[in-house]
Amino acid sequence: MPPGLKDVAKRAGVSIKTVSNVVNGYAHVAADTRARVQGAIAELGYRPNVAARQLRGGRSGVIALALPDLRSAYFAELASMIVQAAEKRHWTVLIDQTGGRADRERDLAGRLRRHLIDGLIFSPLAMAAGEIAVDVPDTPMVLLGERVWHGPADHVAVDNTAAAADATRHLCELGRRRIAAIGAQDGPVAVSAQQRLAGYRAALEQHGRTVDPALIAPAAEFHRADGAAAMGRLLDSGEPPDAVFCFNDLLALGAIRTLLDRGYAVPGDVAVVGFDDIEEGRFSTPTLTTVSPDTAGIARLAVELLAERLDQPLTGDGAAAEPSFREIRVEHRVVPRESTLGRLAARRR
Amino acid sequence: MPPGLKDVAKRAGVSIKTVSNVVNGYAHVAADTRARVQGAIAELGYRPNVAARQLRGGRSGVIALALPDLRSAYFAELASMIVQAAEKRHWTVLIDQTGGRADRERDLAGRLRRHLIDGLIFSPLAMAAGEIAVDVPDTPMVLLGERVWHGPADHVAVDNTAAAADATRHLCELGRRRIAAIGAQDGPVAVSAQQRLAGYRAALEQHGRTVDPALIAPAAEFHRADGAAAMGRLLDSGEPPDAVFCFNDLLALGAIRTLLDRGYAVPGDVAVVGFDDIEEGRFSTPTLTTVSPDTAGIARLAVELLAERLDQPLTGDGAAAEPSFREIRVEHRVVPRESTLGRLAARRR
DNA sequence: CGCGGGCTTTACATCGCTGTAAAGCCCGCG
DNA sequence: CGCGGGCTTTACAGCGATGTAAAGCCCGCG
Repeated sequence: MPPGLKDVAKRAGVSIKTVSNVVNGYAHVAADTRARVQGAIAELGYRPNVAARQLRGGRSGVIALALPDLRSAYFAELASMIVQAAEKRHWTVLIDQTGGRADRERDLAGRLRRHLIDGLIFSPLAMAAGEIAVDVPDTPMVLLGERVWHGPADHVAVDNTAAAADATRHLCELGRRRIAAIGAQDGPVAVSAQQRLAGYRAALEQHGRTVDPALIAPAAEFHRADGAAAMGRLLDSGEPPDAVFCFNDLLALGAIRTLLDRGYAVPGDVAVVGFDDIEEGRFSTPTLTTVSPDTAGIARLAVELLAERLDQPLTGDGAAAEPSFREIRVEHRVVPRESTLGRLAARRR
Repeated sequence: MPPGLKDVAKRAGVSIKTVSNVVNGYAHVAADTRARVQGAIAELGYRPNVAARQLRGGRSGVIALALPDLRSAYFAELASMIVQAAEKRHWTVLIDQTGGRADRERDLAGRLRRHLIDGLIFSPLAMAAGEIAVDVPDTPMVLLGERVWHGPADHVAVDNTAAAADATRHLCELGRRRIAAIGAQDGPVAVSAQQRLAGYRAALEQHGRTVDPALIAPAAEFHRADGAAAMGRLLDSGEPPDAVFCFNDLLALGAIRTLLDRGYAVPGDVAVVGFDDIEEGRFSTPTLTTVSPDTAGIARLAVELLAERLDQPLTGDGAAAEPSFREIRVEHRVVPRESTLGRLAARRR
């Protein structure tokens, strides 16, 4: 049984409250008392009990990060950065994979956040984020991704539409004529996919191209296998494209694999652009041109916003000052690499 | 404020203990009482407070998973599988990145596990695992990786030496003569690297080859960039190898990138084998021959072993029955792909 | 009708910690 | 010497849940 305040108090010959005061940095503690208590703490190796603190009504120092799948490199990188950002505030991050399943997203919500968690950073996929708020109206939440829902949460996201347009424009400017898109998704929840599609459309129209529905390939999920399959379908159905904008890097890498398997040159025959700038794309063959969102910025901002909400005691009252929830856009840029420029051009950089 | 037992009790017209009994499935509760309580629970949306349960001395239902870096695909995949395995037991997994830094590994140990965590699955990198046990002797722990330390913990690992030997043998059997290794590491903590190196050596000697120290390239970390740099050094220094065994897939992918950049054909000029079988290697160009450990098995076994320890009340007494800690080896196999067989051979499969 | 005994239900203390309120202490000033 | 007031320290309650022990209740049997 680990030592508690009581043990420390006995050892130092003071009351438990005094020990508590020392632990929490209360100002009016006599210097010698403080020293004695700290000595006892060190000797016994006392550590505050998180559960008790939490129960008492305070903070647990644990925030949750809910995201669809750690196996996607982008989410892994994002998680990694959020953990780092949280570390600076001495927060521990509880990572939970929702698998994109709505039931799991909801369950997670109810079970943990309610009591154990000070706040939540949530990267929803399947779930209309609104559902989550119903369960736990009091837990501060930051949503990553497009603002699909106007509830009480801050949002941090890249401008998907603009970014997708930039990527598509890059292909246009390279003189590509038949530019395909991989990653279209239906349904009210696939907001990111739809905005990337909208950006793709907008850029094409801006360049005076018509949007050919045959060049828009759906993808059930955003993994390599989906990209590979979608690319296969594009190649099988009529005239092949000479460029593809994939809605994330994994789709792009899968697509490239199919292209090379079938004897197409990348970017000679087909140029490929991805989205996310995962590390893999910097080492793949060819290296992958991609849209690089400021993921570090997303992580930092998400943690900062959460910290602000936690600092505000709580809104509480009723209808008085309705809290304003911010929507923050982070930067993005297109990073040209071999999959659109070819080897020499990319190396020259 | 979320409802507690008290609220449910009032609503159902019973005592809080009865509600508690219903929640915990205590047998001797009258059917109608049970129904009434369950009704109240449903109406109020009651959820047990994890912190209070934990405080009371019970379990929190949270286990920690400590690993070096989520950005490495292997760890991400491992984490993902452990989360899934834990889910079946209704456990929540708190993932913490140690970054391989010993101080962080130790800090994590003290701060959380002591109170909030029922058990720990630990994949140590920098830290001699023994240090961790000093802090928290009571928390059940399962270590992933080679048994570097004979303390109170179960171990689950692949047989690194045998697996590395198999990989090297695969290259020998393809007729390669100058087989290099990338990923050597010094120091008492780099146990995996050393065992993989030992397996490499053993296989070469078994095939009557001499081990050329010039063909053994160290790597500070196991990322793509390290593999790329190490490959560069191998190529720069004298006669290039005609095969490379890399101690993980990321090193291998980095090495391949360097080879292709410099105009070497893979596997034509140099065959490459990795270790881990991350998904990326199934889609890279060329696809990557690799050692595939039974990662799903590792995840499942780790959770099972932890569960067993948690079921045993506690060892407690003293010197009586010294608990036996198991060391479990999971399967592995070499998966030949294009980076050693070339395209046609791989496709034929 | 009384009583033992099983089935249900309940009161209470307790886990570790912290907010509140108040008690002790010490000082200087009138 | 007495008292106000600031600095330190303390007692106590209570966060939510559960183990313990005991109290009710109802039954059948003698």
